[in-house]
Amino acid sequence: MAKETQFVEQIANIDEDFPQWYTDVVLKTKLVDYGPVKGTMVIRPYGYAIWENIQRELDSRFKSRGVENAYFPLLIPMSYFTKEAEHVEGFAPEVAVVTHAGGEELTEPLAIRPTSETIIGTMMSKWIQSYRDLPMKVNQWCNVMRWEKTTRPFLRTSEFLWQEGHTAHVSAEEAEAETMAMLRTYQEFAENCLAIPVLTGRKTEKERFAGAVATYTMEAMMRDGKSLQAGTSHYLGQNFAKAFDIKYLSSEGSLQTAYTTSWGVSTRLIGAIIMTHGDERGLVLPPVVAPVQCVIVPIAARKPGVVEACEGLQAQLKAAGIRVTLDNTDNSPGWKFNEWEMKGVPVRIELGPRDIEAGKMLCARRDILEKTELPLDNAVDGIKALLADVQKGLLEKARRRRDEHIVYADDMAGILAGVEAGNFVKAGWCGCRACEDKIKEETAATARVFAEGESKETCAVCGKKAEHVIVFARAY
RNA sequence: CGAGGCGUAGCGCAGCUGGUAGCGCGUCGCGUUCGGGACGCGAAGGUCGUGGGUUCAAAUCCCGUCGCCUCGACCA
Repeated sequence: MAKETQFVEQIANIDEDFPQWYTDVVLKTKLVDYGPVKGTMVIRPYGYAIWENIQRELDSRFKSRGVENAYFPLLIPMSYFTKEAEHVEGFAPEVAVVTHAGGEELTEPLAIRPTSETIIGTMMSKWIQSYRDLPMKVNQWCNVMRWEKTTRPFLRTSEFLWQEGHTAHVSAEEAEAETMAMLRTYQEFAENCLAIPVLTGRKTEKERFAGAVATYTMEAMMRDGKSLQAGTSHYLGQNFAKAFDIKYLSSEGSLQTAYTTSWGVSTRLIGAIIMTHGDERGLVLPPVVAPVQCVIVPIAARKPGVVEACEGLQAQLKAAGIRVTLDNTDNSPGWKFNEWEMKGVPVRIELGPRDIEAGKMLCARRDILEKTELPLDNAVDGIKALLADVQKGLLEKARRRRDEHIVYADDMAGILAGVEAGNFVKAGWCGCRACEDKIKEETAATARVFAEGESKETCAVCGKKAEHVIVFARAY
């Protein structure tokens, strides 16, 4: 018991010190290490495996929407950025620039991409000649660099991995539809694969992507009530198409300017998983993206037949496509239980002489920490059902918690009290920047997303007629 | 960049009324164990962030400097 307590103390208390808990989980479960350059992280195999699963799930969704993968250069001439005025202004403070190469100062500095609208826009202008070339939909998986002042593993790092999709269309309607379709794809993915419920909708002007006409977001609530922007989809209108000369001949033979979109999610999603599902024992991973879905822990491994039974079970589960690990190490079972729980493995099977004799296996769920006995002779179906149950349970639990933490407010005091209690606060807003700024100043909460389809009489700040209802929250 | 805090073994920490470095966990070896971090014995591992000063003597006192963390500011 003393040991048990000690283990818990290794990871900070989740309720008392959430930031420290998060850092502990990320480092001690071997997801990442800090990199040598401030704000960078080394993603370890266990952490990267989550990313690979995210990639697999997203790629299949992109492909079904006609999006193809491609790759564009890391270095972008600085002059490309200056072509779209708002874009360069928005990104300039956080762009890292290469000034020297080959032992000489470069005639033109090169930006390390913070995002690739400029280079992809340049290429699209060459690739697109005719309306027959549209729509064009490309995506790239890559790293980007943004020199942020403060950083936190996964949530905000100087360098991070992401996917950025870029599309070009013949009309505003089609581009807007694409923007919304990708937002819905992200939402479906977040809920079904990551078990993270999200609020989706438009961002305010203040929070809009530099150079976009409109930015749409999905916002997820972390366990401490703060919001995390988990993905964005931008409608770029003709802003980039004009700046980069993306033109095509229409079916009527006239030269037209295309409409473009861009959308992306990043390794920040891994941070979202940790902060949404994690508990005092460490990680809790949704089965769809868990590197290890099921771990088999042999009990009394020296007794005859135990190792063989475990290996047989492993082979059976593996053949059924379940990501299964057999923990053959000579640690004690209790040690293994804690270790794999900390690492968030959704289902653990304990298999010992008693179970083998009875033709059963003891299965422990990570999400609700309950053990159930299942028959060994139908292990695949039993485990698959259990995994599906965990996946479903995680989403429901997260959704319940989030819904319980959405409140309404009519004035500044209400917003302040709401966000301090760890809530998303819905409040009326007149639409002016001054009121939005004032809320941030006095409550540290920002406008996360428009609450579509809801209405309020008055603005919570100035008392004038409310044009919109906004979800306010403190954010990562 | 502002305000606080912290740098001592891989990790977490103690030592700070100056006297030449210790604990827990982890690691390695041997043995006994194995249904919730099991136990015994043995071993390896540290120029105390760094530079200077005071002193016979500095992890400890003084000054500088670097790095990290939290909260602000900043953040498609």
